[in-house]
Amino acid sequence: MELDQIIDNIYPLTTKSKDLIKASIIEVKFSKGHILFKANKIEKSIYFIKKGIARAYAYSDDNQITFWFGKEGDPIVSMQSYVNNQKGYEDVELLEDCELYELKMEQLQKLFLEDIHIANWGRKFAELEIIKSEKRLISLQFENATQRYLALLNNYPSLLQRVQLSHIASYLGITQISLSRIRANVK
Amino acid sequence: MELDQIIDNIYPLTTKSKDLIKASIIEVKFSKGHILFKANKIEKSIYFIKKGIARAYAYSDDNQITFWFGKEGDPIVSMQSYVNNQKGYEDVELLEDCELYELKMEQLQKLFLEDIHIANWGRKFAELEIIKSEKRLISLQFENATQRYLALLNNYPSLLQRVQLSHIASYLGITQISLSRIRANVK
DNA sequence: TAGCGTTTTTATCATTTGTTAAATGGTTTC
DNA sequence: GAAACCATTTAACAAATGATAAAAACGCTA
Repeated sequence: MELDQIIDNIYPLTTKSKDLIKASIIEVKFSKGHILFKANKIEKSIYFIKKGIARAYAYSDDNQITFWFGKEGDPIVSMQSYVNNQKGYEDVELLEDCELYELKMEQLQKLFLEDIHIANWGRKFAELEIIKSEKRLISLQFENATQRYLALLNNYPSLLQRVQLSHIASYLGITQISLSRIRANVK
Repeated sequence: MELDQIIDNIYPLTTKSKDLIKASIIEVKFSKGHILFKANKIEKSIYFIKKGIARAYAYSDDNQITFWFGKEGDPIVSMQSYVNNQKGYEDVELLEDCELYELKMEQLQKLFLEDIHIANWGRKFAELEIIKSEKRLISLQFENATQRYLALLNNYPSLLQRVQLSHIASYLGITQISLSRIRANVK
């Protein structure tokens, strides 16, 4: 997905303000398997996915638990770093060769204080992340694993072709064996 | 909790900007049991709790499932209304006699476009809500019911004295009977 | 395409959680 | 203070999920 579209989908900006953001963005490429964010580290950038797919995970005992998937157009953010300038608790792994837009937080924070339109863009960016997070919360609390599985496929139609089932199972909060049983029943 | 402290805890403002926000806020009182937000309605205000405690719930089949508790200092927001001007899916019930600060969204939205400090205050407000939401997500996905129960009591020490166990059980994503079993083991 | 390593499914059994019903404990009201 | 009501706990059984191990399917490489 192209940069202009990603920025405008969050909050429409004048050309002038958009150019200020774009001047702080560079395009970067990484290979499949690259670890973009490391847990217990303060991240200095946020990213937007131009092409590819990624996941965030953390460890519970020795198990990796995936709690986020990102696809084209989605932001990749360590919220603890972005909001509080503190260490994050997640690794982010790229699941395919990826093209990303990188935005340095320091420059963005400066723009927030200088340009009211960009401040409102940043406000809207955060608000949209709340909505995503709230939807996920409600899905975890109100739906059973089968419903969550079907909803996930609905949101990310190509996910099954791009991500291994063990990651999907941990995202759903169940074991891979339970996911197999669900798939056997749903088919 | 007093209004100045609530506003400043989100993001420190100059007196001038803070007065603009405060000019849009009125104090209101409601009795225990009052339904502040109704599901499937576009809410026009957000609130901050000066005194009291509240919960948000939605229905799954015929069961009320509580998914949020708010106490002194917390905001009460229907995010779907606040962010997208769309109908919310939750009721909010006051669990005690409450004193609230009411802030009309329409006036706040106007201030966002006129005052860059208030725009950044609104940005920070949303960002802090993301952090809360993310913590809750991680607790739901990474911790078992016993751990979540203990963490909830830790965050809201007086909750047990103020809220009935059936609400706590549904918040934890378990039945009230399971919660009884947990409490029998933890004691 | 044969072989090897990885991913996914299946089977079995143990554990946890849910369901239903009944018992206990507390509070309010007349 | 007895009756009625509500919240909470306990008990017994059913259903769902987890753990472990093994088999099957898949994908890559030589």
